[in-house]
Amino acid sequence: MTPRKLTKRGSQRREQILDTAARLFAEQSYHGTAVGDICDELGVGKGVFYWYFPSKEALFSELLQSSLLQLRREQQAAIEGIEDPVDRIETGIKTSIEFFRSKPGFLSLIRTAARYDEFSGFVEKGQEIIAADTSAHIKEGMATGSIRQGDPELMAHGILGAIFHFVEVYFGTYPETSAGRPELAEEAAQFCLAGLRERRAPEPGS
Amino acid sequence: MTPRKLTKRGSQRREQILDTAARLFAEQSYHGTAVGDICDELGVGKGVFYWYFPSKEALFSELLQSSLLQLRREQQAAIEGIEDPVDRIETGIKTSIEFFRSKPGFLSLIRTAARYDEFSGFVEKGQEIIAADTSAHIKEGMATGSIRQGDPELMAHGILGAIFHFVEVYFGTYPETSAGRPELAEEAAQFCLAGLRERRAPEPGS
Amino acid sequence: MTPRKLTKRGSQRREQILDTAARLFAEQSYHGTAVGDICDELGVGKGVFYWYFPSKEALFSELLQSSLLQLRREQQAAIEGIEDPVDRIETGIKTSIEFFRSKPGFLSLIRTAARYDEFSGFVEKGQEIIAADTSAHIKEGMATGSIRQGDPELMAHGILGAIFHFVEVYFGTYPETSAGRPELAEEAAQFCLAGLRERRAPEPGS
Amino acid sequence: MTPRKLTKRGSQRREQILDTAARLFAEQSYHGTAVGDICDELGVGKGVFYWYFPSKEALFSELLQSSLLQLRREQQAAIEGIEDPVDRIETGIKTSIEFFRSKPGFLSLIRTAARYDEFSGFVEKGQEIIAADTSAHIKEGMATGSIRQGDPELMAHGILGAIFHFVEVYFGTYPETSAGRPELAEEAAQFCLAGLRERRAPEPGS
DNA sequence: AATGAATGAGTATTCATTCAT
DNA sequence: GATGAATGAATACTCATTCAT
Repeated sequence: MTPRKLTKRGSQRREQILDTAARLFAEQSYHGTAVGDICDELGVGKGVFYWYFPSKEALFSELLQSSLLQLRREQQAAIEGIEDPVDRIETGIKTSIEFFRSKPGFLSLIRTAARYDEFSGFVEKGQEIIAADTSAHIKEGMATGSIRQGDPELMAHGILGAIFHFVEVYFGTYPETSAGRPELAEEAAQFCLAGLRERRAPEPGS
Repeated sequence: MTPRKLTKRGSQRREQILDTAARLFAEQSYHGTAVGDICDELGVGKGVFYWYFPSKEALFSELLQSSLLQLRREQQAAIEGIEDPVDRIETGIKTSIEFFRSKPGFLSLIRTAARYDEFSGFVEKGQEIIAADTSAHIKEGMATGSIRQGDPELMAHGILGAIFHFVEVYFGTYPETSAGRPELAEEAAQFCLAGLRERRAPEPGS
Repeated sequence: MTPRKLTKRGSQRREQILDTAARLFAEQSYHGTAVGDICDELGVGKGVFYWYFPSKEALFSELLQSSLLQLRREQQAAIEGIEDPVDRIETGIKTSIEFFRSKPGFLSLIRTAARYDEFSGFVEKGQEIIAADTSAHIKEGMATGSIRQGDPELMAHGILGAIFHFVEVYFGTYPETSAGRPELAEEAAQFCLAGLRERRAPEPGS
Repeated sequence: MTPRKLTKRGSQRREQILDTAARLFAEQSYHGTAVGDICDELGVGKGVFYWYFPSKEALFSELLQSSLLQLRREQQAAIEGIEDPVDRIETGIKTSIEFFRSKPGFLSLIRTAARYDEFSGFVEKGQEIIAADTSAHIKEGMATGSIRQGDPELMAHGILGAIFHFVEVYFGTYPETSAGRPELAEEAAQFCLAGLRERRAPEPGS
């Protein structure tokens, strides 16, 4: 993938480019960010970019895939050892929310990617994978009776959609806003697990 | 805003442009669609476009706002006269799903718009409005005890996020796919209203 | 091929571009001539070029193919009605020489094209065609005994090679030089037809 | 010219670069071959190239001139000791053909060079020299009556043009094709010496 | 001798917009 | 109302060359 051998200085440069690009893409979208912008920001010539990445597209793709991977990893680390499937789902939801809170720009990256044919496949696949993880927990919960019957995949996608939207609305694109709403993780989990409706109180006469 | 007075023929042209643009934006995204593409599709010169619209941006904006407006109108028409707030929410959800099923491209339009600074404000505002509608029903439900306590706006956004995502996943970008999953509206409503957890069955012995 | 409808003014512009490009390509080679150079020369913006041609490559290709076609046409017009195959060959040779004399730059165009993979196919095909014309005459001459036995195609290519080289050496790349050597057509024909060797006079004593 | 003193290992490196460059130039033309390509092929950094050659242009120029020189040397070695001028010419032609057969890429190199202003002078000069050699033989032949009267230089250039073209057509750019046409040298010599026309049969009555 | 890193001018092409007719 | 023509700034990417280590 990246056959070039890099010195320590080179690896640092590469990281710098990735970081800067991530920030600019988040702020200005993919097409709104020129390769020249990234280089200007770093105060280097344009050739530098192409020394480390074969194309703008490849850079974006790398950024995107590593983000999706990282999200999944954090989820898996967080739920490790939890037995109850409902608890696993809850923890997964909370982890995702905190993940996006701590990495402003990742959501933006994903949303941006979803808009371009070149990248939407990656996003869909990434979401599919995360949904599949959740879906497995849901199935388990159905089997043990702690989760109501239904299509597990659909439910998993419902959670995914709700979470992404929560994050977008309450954290916004820019860092500052994510500070507010400290309880979001808890509330999001509630919404997904309990839905809207009040639980029927155990009807006395029955 | 639209200062030009148009003849009947002129209005038709205007509609043609809007329709064609909507289709192309949905298929190829905003930046992927050149003004020239729209004109080529209609077999007219570029001057025509600028006769009816001051800019590409203005056209897109008009398209976007009218879509959001239309969605809201259909929702309102559908829930008119329904008394129970939970029923209103359910009907609203189902209407949205069917709306996007019947207008492939609208979701894409909205998602695209959300990516561009120029338009994201409109989208956010539009979503705020729809969420506010839902939120009002939720509040009512909380008051009557049919909906559990919580932040009504957050719940409304959860619904919005889930719906958009369902539509995206199950209807996709292209028309053909929306035929499948005929029960989506019902399932989506279930997810939003009931959440994941099994309702505690009235415990027999108690 | 060129689906665009052009006004009279447009056609003139198109010709201007073709002419200017032909000249610049001849003077500076293909890669040495930037699209911007052509536009600057005409005092127009770069967009103009792309209004009339889809790419630099397409323009060059058109130039090349029309040149080869024109050469062949002039040859055919010149030999029309000539009965003796050797006379036809001789006339063809002379016509070619005068063709290149009157169109400085055409040879350069062809030579340039031959160096680029994108175009060399066209050149080879064009040469094949012209060689095939000549080859037909040669075969006829062999049949009637006026031309010595041998591979007609090889002979035809020998003629082609000699002519191109003569033109290159004696007319050069720039117009001025083609004035000298007014007898070139005659001498070239001699070389091709008679070869080097003196016809052995029937040796008296034998 | 090559001021740097080289160790044995250094000279080998230099040769490696020359060989690789020659191959790549032949395969991809001058502008199509980047300095980086040459270095990549050898698995060395770009600094190496500039350690041995002051510029890409200088390398190409050296390659070109040594090719032309080598061709001339082989010709001279081959004709050494041959008395009859016509025989010398014939041998020269055959030697050239076999030279290009055995060194695929040399023709390509020369043709490429002819297209660039920077190098065309060298090519012309080289051709001039080879033509002058031939021309001397022709003059001698005219004096002894074995070659018909005419402009010796023009005749020499005719031979040169025919040979180059034969080689190009029958050997092509890539090695494999040069195997075919084993008789090319013989046929080419025939064409140049005898031309097309049938020799007048010794007229009986004279 | 050699390497990886950096430079920056140069190239083809696109596209929203304007304008004369 | 409509057309073809024109504009020109912007973009991704290339590559010969230089340089610090």
